[in-house]
Amino acid sequence: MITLPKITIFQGIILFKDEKIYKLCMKNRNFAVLIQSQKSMEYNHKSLENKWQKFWADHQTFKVADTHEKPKYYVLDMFPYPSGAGLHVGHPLGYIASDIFSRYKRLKGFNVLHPMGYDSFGLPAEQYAIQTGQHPAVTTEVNINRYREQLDNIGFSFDWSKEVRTSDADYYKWTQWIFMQLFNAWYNNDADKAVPIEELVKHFASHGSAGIKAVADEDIASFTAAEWNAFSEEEQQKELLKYRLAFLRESTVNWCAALGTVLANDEVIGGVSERGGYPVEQKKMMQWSMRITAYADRLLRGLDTVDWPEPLIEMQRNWIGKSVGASVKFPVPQLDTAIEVFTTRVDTIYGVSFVVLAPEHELVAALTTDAQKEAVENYIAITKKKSELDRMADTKTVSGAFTGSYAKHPISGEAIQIWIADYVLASYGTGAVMAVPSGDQRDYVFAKHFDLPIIPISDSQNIEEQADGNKDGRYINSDFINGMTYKEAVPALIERLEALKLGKAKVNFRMRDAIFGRQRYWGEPVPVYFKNGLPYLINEEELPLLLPEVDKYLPTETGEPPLARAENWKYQDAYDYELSTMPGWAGSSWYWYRYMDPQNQEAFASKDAVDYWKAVDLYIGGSEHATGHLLYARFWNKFLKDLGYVGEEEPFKKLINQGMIQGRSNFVYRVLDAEGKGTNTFVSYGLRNEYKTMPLHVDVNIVSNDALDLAKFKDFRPDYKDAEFILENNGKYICGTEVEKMSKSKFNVVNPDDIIETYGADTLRLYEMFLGPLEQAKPWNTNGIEGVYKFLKKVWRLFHDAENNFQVSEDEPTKAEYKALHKIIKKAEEDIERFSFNTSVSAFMICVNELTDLKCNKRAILQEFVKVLHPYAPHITEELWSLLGQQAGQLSYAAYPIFNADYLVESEFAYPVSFNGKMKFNLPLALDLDAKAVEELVLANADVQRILDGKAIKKFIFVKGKIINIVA
RNA sequence: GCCUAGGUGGUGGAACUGGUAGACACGCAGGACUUAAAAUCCUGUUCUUGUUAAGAGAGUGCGGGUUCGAUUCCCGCCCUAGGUACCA
Repeated sequence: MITLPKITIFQGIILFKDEKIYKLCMKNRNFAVLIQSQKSMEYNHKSLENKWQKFWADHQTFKVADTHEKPKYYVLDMFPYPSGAGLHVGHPLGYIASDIFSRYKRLKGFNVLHPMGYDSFGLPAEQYAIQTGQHPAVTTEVNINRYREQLDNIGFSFDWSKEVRTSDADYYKWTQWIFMQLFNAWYNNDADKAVPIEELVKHFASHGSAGIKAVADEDIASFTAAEWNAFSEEEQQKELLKYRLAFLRESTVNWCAALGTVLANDEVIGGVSERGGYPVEQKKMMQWSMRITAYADRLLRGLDTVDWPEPLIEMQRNWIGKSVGASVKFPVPQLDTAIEVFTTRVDTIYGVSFVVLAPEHELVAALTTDAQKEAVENYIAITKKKSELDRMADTKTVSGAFTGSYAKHPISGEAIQIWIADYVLASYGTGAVMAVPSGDQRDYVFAKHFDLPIIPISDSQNIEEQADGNKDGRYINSDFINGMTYKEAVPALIERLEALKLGKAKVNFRMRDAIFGRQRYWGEPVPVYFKNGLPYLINEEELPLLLPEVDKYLPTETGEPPLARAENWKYQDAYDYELSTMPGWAGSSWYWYRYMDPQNQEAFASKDAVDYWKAVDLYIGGSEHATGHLLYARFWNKFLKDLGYVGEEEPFKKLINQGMIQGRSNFVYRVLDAEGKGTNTFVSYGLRNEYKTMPLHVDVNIVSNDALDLAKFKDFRPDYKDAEFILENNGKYICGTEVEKMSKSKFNVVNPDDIIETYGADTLRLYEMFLGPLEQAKPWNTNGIEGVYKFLKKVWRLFHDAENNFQVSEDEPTKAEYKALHKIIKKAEEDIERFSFNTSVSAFMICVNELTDLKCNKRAILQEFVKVLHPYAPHITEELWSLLGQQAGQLSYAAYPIFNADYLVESEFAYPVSFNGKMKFNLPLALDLDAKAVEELVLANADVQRILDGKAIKKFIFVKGKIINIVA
């Protein structure tokens, strides 16, 4: 601890008594900062921001009113998962944007709902619990408190009385309740919506299975009413399970026997588990699933009605992957069955030279001949070790095995070889494809590799080098469709296949039903128990089904999920509960409704609240959720609408994707000695090629503008204590950089707290917006933050004299001053409406530079300017607003200034420029002339005549009626 | 592999619908004020060439194309990021 030597501060200037003290100050930067804050009488962000954050909290400034007088506006953020690393600078990017928009909408007179909460169930807390034995609820609580503190420091206008946490029993009670509704519903294709299962039961009892058009499992039975009524309870339940929207189905998972658990693809790296490096294999398991495919078409159609970024819509479209084609059966007489395939190119059916099954296909074992048994089994064993992602990514290696069996071509009856190969995925379509090497490149490569026939089927095909799938020619080698075009052939073939009962037109979706069960602890328990091996819902009054206590958060020795460890955990002390929990997306698939009415004990939200707030008007979040959360949420919303609980078909009207903020890692270069061992000398980036070096991550927090703080570096790690440096010519140590994901291990996590400490929340808010377009992914750097901080100081000085006394003039503003003001009103409003916050911040800077140049301190200007800036920098503007004598804390609800175009009219005529024999003219901005008038003006201009020099004008080119080009 | 997006000075980025590329800001260089530092202010700053200057040439990942005119539109390629179904 250094004692502060006596210094004198005079008009903000520190007077040092002697050189010794000055040198001491310069040596120790913290000390210098201390002095700086002492003398900084001008813009003191710290006290000012504390003051207003406290004021807003004390006065509940942002508690949303129950008034229905104002129009409503619902601004939603994707709520965070409270991770142990705390909030990093990437999180607030979207929150700042939504806060700016919320504050803007309040100024515009809207009743704004802007809530925040936590998606607090998740894997990391469970991993941490496994390592430390701490209950995930405890660590989650700690993390949430830290998040809250960090969020509060940024000055958001959240209504915290609306907070939700998905891991609260009060909340997940309703997640479980929605699961029950899904279990109790089926999808009626006639009504094109979900309806209660009782209606199906009634229908079965009176009419049997006839006349039911449902989205259901493939293997549903046909029965009469009498048969249904004769079914045992068990048989009935088994049949109903095939219809329910939440149902049990066998699906493939990454099974790690050593860990006794299922792993996410993410947790599997190169065929082994990320933790421990144990082998992982594909295994089938009975799992809860959600029949999201029932909604495939509606999810697709809904995309036409929402105001979302086009790329995101495209991603969802492709994910759903609707394709129109045909299903075709290739009979396998020896097994008295058929291989069903889906194809979008039924017209190529005469080009089929073999059939390929996924290695997991159920018929593989039966089809494999004794001669081929070893080859097939080996192949299957290899495939089991590959994840689906690996299989899709690797298209270079051609692999497969012949089963030894043949199928019959459905029309020609020819014998066709049956192969297995891992390029066919069990989860897509029927898990089998008809291979047409002449028309499909993957089939072509496969046929070449295994020397299978390649049959040309069109007179326009060129298959010398590769497959040719064009649809332009007429068919050859194709029996009765020879000579036909594509358009003629498809219906003719479908008709023939239908007649043979070996095929039909079919729509297929790429999207699969969503697996809903997780073999984890830290999630919502599924409110189901088992009786005679069949699932039943618990009583609704018994909700919530609480997550039981367990001794360890690991699977049992027998590979059962952690919930199996709970003691005496039985329904009515008799029946086993479901042991898997719900996936992360369950809680986030409906949370925006809970915000409307978070305390409600009778319903997930009151009808009144749902009717008033309706859909989310603006939703801001990352595009990484494009095909996960955003699809599941739409699915649950549609389901809730079908049952009449909510009114909107689409939950999120407008959506903005904020880009991910990546880490910008810094490196130092350790010089290596002759043996390649690390020395204690570090060479600067620019000189590193003169030495043998090893790059090492260095904490970005001790680097500024890529220059390393040498003193802090020595303290960074004990072994750097005696580090020596080879510096650049300017005496600095410059670090290398790389863009990587933000992570603790790369020392590139930047925490907003430090920035707020040094520069304040308003600077952070402005800077995050200034960094670049909201939607663009970008690496974090603080290189430009000084400029934003300077801007705020300039704003402060507009209102203060040299002695830092508040002072504004009551005089009437000049024309130039009004012009500066109205320019920013117009620009800021335009930018905010199109979410171009970065250009807006630049415009604010230009405006303040103009006002400073004009030495403008007129109240009439500044009071309006404060309102326009307020959404971006709420603290400083609240302070200035109250200094202006306005009611404290009411700036958020003041009326947004109205732009007046009169102030922007320019009088001077623009100048002509000559270049490359062409001319360009800038005409007055707000002149609003039509093309003809502009033409006359231009021709009357002496400069134009001079440049034309007697030449005739060939063409006028008008752009926005403002700028033209003349071709002479 | 497939789907989606991006690539512009030393750096972040601007250019909104095809119309003066580099606004605004950082950094850097020089200057003013100061015994000095900080703060503040002023000037310059795409690159190459040119003694300064005037000027000339090149230039928005690479190669082509459309157009009077292309960072913007089209075709092909390279690189980077996100997603790819149990991370959230």
